[in-house]
Amino acid sequence: MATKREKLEQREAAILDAAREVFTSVGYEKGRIAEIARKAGVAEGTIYLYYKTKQDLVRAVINAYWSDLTKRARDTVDTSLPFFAQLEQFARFHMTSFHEDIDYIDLNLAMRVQHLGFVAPVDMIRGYVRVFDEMFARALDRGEITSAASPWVARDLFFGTLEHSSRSVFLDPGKSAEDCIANLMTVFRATYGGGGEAKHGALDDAITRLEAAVAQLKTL
Amino acid sequence: MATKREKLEQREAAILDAAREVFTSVGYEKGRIAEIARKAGVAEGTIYLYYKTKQDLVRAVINAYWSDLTKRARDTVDTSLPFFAQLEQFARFHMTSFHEDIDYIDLNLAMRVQHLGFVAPVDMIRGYVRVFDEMFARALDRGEITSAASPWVARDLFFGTLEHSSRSVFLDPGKSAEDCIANLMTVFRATYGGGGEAKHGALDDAITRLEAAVAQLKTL
DNA sequence: CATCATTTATGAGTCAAGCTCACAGAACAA
DNA sequence: TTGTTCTGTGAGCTTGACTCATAAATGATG
Repeated sequence: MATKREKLEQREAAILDAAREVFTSVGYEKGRIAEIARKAGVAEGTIYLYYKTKQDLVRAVINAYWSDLTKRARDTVDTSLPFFAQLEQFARFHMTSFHEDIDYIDLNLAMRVQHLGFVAPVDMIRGYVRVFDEMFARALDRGEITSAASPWVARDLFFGTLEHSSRSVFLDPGKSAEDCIANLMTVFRATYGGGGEAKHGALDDAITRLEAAVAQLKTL
Repeated sequence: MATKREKLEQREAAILDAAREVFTSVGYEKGRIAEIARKAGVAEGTIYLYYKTKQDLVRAVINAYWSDLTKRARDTVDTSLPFFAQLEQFARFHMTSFHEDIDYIDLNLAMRVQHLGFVAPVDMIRGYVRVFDEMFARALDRGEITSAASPWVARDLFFGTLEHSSRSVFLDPGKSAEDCIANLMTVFRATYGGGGEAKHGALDDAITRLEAAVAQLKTL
């Protein structure tokens, strides 16, 4: 009974592995079901017992990727550190991953088109993005940062910049990932606190001092 | 002689138009050459006289789109305005376009995958991105802004954020494009000069003034 | 205008790849 | 052991990109 279930799961995993190999190496369009079946050691028809269509299969591959990426991200970020340190860890993790897994990313990009009848694995991506959202929320809670705008704006700033930058770095090895990260950190500190905080703090202090002085003067 | 050339060009344009219609409405994969031929009023074989493959055809569609977008962007941005005003114009233009032309954008995204044997229309995109680069360079020249980092980092910040944000806004109508633009402007001012500086300057001035006043009062 | 050459158009036919289905075998229940 | 249900197979169906033999149109030449 257990053996049977295991056997089925093994088969499913074998197909998924084969699909991952094929799709990431030659892309979705050129990835052949026949090739996947051969690599998985099953008949073509068998694949359709586990995945309804080719798109279903590629969706499963992408889902698995995001799920794994999220886990690795959570392992990487040390939540006991100050916000900006966490942010830097995450940014570096994200850029490195995009660089190493460019095949997955491109695959995912190519699939992100709803018009092809493809429903993007939004849930998985959401799970990954949540790593950032939670960091940001904690920092707001602790008063480490201040933000006038909604958190989702910061999120788009973070991921949008990194995605574009990692592509730039990938296409032109003369460009440095560390520059991107450094710049992004500057941007975040300037916009949401950090460096700015210190200055604000100084200003606040000055104002408190002045108000006290004025109050005292008024009593005279 | 001229009539013949015109005729050929008209035919090519008809095919391109039909292809645009089909691809943007149902996507690349589901777009049928037969349908395009029907809409263009030519035989299927005729299409292959003008475009070698289906990918060639979709590439032409995307090229035409970026070319047009670039022209419109240049018409929109008023280069006589101060940098941050130009930037806001461009940001608004970009977000609006992405919103209206989401079909093209998705098509383009889907095609951006080199592994499918597709060579992205990089030249066209470069032409569009250059609109930003030139704005930025002029602003640096005039001393309107200061930047420690390379211009391409700022470019990725700009386009990356807008691309992600416009997608967020598209998926959730509760989110506002104006919020994104406002936030992006804040980020740019804070990072590259302008508004943020002025504000800090004004606060510093006010405090200096107040402290002087308090000091004077205290002597009374 | 007639004739030939070259360029352009056609759509029936080819081929490749995703997908189906009738049948076979394995696992399980009675 | 026997019937039932679940799982696997691959030959074949279908669809759609692409080709090619043929035809039509256009242009050049006498």
